[in-house]
Amino acid sequence: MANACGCAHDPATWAARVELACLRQGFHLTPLRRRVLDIFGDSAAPLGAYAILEELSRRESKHVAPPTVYRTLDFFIEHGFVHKIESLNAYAPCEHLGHAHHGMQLICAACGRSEEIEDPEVMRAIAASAAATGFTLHRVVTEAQGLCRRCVEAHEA
Amino acid sequence: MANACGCAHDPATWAARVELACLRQGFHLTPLRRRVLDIFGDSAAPLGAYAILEELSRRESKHVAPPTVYRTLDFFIEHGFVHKIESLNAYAPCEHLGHAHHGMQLICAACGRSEEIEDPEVMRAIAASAAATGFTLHRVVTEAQGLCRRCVEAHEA
DNA sequence: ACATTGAGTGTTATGTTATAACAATGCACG
DNA sequence: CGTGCATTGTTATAACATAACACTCAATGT
Repeated sequence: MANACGCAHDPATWAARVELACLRQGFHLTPLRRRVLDIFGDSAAPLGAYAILEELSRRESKHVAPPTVYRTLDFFIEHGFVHKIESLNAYAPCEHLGHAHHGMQLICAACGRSEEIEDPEVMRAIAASAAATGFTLHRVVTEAQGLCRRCVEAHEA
Repeated sequence: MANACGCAHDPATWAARVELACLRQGFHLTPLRRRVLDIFGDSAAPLGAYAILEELSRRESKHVAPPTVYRTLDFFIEHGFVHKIESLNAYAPCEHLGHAHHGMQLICAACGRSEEIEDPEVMRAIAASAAATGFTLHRVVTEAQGLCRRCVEAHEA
């Protein structure tokens, strides 16, 4: 499977690719982090921190506290493996591993899934706008709510 | 004062302009809502719901509970007078009253202020990207963190 | 005038998301 | 073989948001 920017996006192999990236870059993928990785890998939609917490507790049959989850999320976010979706207070696997990029999240109101697309045009337009007012960009968040193709088609059918 | 899109943006008159818009459109600008309006008018930066709550409690010398604030915010947001800034969990006056627009928030990490700019190019690029993947847009959130011109210049000086 | 209605607000309680602060573990390296 | 540092555990609490229900009051129709 390939998307518009030519990079493979396959949820089934996402976790493995993150693992590989950690190996190559010397990041410490501990057992805890690997379990969280698997939880993301198993989920179709973005996950809230407390959903991860519950799933983690369930899989380990022992209580896990919030800071454990948030620290793990910090790790993944810091290295670009996971994005926070601000408008959902949820977290989603980065679908463009390896690009150090600006992705836009398309969040389907029907199925709850989010899709990350990268579009240099969008980034360019945003950068131009910011530059025009003298604003120096550090981080850009672009999120859209709507309906994904599948849900639109299902609805029409 | 005018910005790129030619519409006046003047914090000092913002509250008055909202009041006028309410009058003309038949929205009920109650005393509570007017007080919240004034609080926004007096603030340079986006406000958290609980900051509004405290300020409201202070000005009225009586306790105000969260639902009161959130309901008031709902009113303003619904009518496009205030925007929620998702990445801050905060609320800011709409700087483009009257446009039924897509605004992008530029949030300064130094001074905390946010500036709302409208750029058809950004919206066009986002719409094109979404359309290319078959995604139907309902709502778009674009927020950027960085440094505003003033803070950059102050830092350089 | 009076009942009805509905918007707005008050009040209490609780749900949800996130972090601070410090203790314990365990591995890596000199 | 102990010292340091990253990681994880634990407890407590902060910060953000909503559910559910009660009360007030102005507008409306008869």
